[in-house]
Amino acid sequence: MYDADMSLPHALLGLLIVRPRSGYELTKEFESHIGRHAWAAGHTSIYPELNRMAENGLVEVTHEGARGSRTYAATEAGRAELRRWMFDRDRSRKVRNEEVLRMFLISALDPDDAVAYLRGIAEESAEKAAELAKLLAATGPIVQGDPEKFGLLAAEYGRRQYEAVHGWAEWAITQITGQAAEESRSSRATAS
Amino acid sequence: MYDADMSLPHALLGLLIVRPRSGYELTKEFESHIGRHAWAAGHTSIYPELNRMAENGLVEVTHEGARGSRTYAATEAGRAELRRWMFDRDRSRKVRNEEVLRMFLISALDPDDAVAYLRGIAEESAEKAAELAKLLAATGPIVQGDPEKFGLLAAEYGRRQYEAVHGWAEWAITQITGQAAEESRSSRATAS
DNA sequence: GGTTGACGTGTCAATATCCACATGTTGGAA
DNA sequence: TTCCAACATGTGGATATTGACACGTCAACC
Repeated sequence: MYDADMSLPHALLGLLIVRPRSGYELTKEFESHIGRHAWAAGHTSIYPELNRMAENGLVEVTHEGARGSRTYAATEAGRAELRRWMFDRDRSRKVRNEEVLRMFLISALDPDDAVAYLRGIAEESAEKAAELAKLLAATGPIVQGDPEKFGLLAAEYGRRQYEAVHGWAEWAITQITGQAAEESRSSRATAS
Repeated sequence: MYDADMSLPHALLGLLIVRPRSGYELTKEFESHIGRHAWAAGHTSIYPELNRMAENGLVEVTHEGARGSRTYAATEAGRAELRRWMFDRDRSRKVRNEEVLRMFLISALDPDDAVAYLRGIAEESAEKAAELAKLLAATGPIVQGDPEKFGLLAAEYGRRQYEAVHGWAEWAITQITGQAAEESRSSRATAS
């Protein structure tokens, strides 16, 4: 019924399983965590998709609130579909990440530019990692049966990613400026 | 002239700056490293895009070989455009990564499924990290002025990413099974 | 009482991308 | 010498996604 690799409906399904939400709330979610790290989508994709999913019985409207808002929840069929998708073996793993693309293309810059770029990355990733570390410290550990706190898995994932990027950027800088560092080290050695 | 956030042309530009290539070679590149980690594209996007870029003067055909193959190289304008794009401040950072999306949605699985999924991730990421480590060990360190070896930056990036994912998955497993581990630990303590 | 800003959902045209199909070449193995 | 696989580029229709535009609601502030 649903193509094996349609990501947006599954992203919505996942969020609705954790907690029923309105299209508007889902849009907000995509503007922050998920949208910045995993899968971007605007409200113009989300609303039509919700309608389609409702037609297909993956979600249902459980509540209609003020300003014409509709709260959606995942149906049993929706839960089953998400599970199927998560464990689908021959998934296609489409990747499209501008940030990572830029890292791949650093080689195309001349060394000075490359180092400048890497310094920017190092700084930014350290900031982001610290930000998430603070967030994680503020909320306690994950408790079983608390689906809200479960979302911290993603935050910790992000924190570790940023730390890895930070380490890499610093390493890359020493690689590229290696020769220069070598020289200054030996001159220091001579001086002492 | 070019929109600030068109990624495919910039990806092609970056590859052609490192080394002139044919559309076919570019397609191959997208099937392996770049395509799997940064930006996916098939030959049906690549060939038309190359033609468009040639019209716009970002690349030029430097050689026509057998079977109608054309080798493209970046022009001076192309180099400038890539540099502009790399350092563009208000870039849009579109993200679309099914793998990461799945990690965000682990919270939507029930604990047993989540742990099973995480075990799969842990295993897979360890394998990938080892694979890249082997590759990196086989080739020497980055040498200044050798644009080919420069590409190792990306490999090291990948290795560190996979290691981070591995560490995270193991941590996540202990978080979710935490209570169970706690219980079995205390029951062991009682038994002894 | 009016204005502003967040809430909340939607359409439509333009663009980007994917999939299936199409076509011819070259080298090597059976 | 025939066949197959990799080489090499392309078109066209279907689908997905983005950006501009549109519309109405509600609460708070001035």
